[in-house]
Amino acid sequence: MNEERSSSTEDTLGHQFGAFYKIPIEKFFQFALSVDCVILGYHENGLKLLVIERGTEPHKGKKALPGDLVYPAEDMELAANRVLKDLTGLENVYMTQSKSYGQVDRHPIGRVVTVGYYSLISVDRYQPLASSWAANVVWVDVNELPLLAFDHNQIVNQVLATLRERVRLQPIGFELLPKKFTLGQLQELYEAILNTTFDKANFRKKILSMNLLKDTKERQTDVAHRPAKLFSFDKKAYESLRQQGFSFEM
Amino acid sequence: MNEERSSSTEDTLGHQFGAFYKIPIEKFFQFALSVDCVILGYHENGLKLLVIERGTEPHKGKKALPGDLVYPAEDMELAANRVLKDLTGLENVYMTQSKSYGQVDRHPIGRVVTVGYYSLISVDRYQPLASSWAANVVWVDVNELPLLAFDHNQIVNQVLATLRERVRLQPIGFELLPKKFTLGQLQELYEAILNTTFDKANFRKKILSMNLLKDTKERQTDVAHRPAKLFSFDKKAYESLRQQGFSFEM
DNA sequence: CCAAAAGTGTTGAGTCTACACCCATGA
DNA sequence: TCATGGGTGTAGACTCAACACTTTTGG
Repeated sequence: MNEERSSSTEDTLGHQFGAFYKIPIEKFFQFALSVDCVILGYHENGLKLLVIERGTEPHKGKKALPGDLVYPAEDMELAANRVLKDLTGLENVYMTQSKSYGQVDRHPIGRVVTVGYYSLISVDRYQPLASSWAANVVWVDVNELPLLAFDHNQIVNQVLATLRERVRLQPIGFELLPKKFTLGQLQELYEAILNTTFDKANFRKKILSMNLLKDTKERQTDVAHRPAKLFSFDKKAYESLRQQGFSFEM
Repeated sequence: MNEERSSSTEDTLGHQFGAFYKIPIEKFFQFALSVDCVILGYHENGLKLLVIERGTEPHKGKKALPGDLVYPAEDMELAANRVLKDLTGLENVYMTQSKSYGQVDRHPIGRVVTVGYYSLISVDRYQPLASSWAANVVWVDVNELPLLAFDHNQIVNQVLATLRERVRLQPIGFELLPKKFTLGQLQELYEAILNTTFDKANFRKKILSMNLLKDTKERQTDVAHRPAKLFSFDKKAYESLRQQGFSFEM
């Protein structure tokens, strides 16, 4: 698509402030773009991050976020979904853009700017550990992150900070749980993300008073205590409440 | 910096999932990167956006965000500050990164990915209207935005959405006001950003109970009503409160 | 019966909302 | 003396935190 652009050394994109006069426009088209995916899941009472092990240099052997270069004519969201699909088989996952990282020296091979994307996935929708890439793909606990390749620790920490803010104002936590879950699981999840504890009775009263949960009329089985009711998130109820100005707050 | 990189057609950056084998690495280094600055100020009882008028194609004559291409060896934050300085003379302004925009066809000359940056500035620190670029630079009310060049409307709307969230959880509104301000001005500001109204007595009680404002012992002069006390934001108090777990909420 | 987690009720402190009212200044 | 916005007090509704208590299951 940019093969046809003028190669005149006078061509300057028309900037207003004179910074680029005399610099040929080609000099600016030397960047590569990549996407890195922060895939979070909730697993064994903790928030987990999906990482791969790099098979080649640079950072061979280190753990890293699943990521790849973007094709010159490929949209970033598509690239993020392509990477996610190649890795996990997951399709149509809603990925949210996080920050971009463009430190000049962040990649040894050249100027590679990367855009972070993140998604919360539920273990009942997909478990990457069982995939054909199993040997290369592992969940790590976000509280025990290893040193990741490139600036990936920074990317993850940014996503976690965003998540902790967003989860208090939007009902996104449910994406991490199975379709049917108990109030105890929901509370554990919020406690894991926000790294705090809630009073059981108060947490229940608050969440139930929002009318966002549908009672599935089912219960846990085979547990060595009183079986809990199973609820599901009522997306329709949330949408109609939200349009009436309701705001989710935890 | 990336002049020295290998030009072997086998070089693939070492990706895990086979997407790029056989594609020469040079093909990926065809992107340009730009920054676009969303500069917001508070002026005549409304939130205003700083825009320039483009002097050249594409989008000649349209209003646009101040922005420019990033040099191949320039960090993005530096580029954003360079643009801001070129335009307004302002230095050392803290700019926050917003989202990135990379639609394949967003720029006619080639694949240009842009990163949004935003900043809130106070009219007593700088008034771009009085600068040497005056003819090209105007404030527009964010509630009456014209059609901007490229995808700049989208960039602005994203920043405004972020601002409306952030302003409720962090005391960033003060950056838009003069150093000394009245509680009435502060309330008007919050009402403008959040597009709502607050009860005067309750707003005052809430904000004063946070102990974030320092009474300057000064008052308004030459007003046709009881002169209001002038307050300033107490950054030190905020920092020490924040470390004790205090959370700002409006 | 016990352990464990589900699930409920109460109480008092604290916060929020609405609204009425007084104050100081310039015109 | 009036208009204008600054500034305050209070009552009732509402929300929240703490904690004690009952219920239902498997072992």
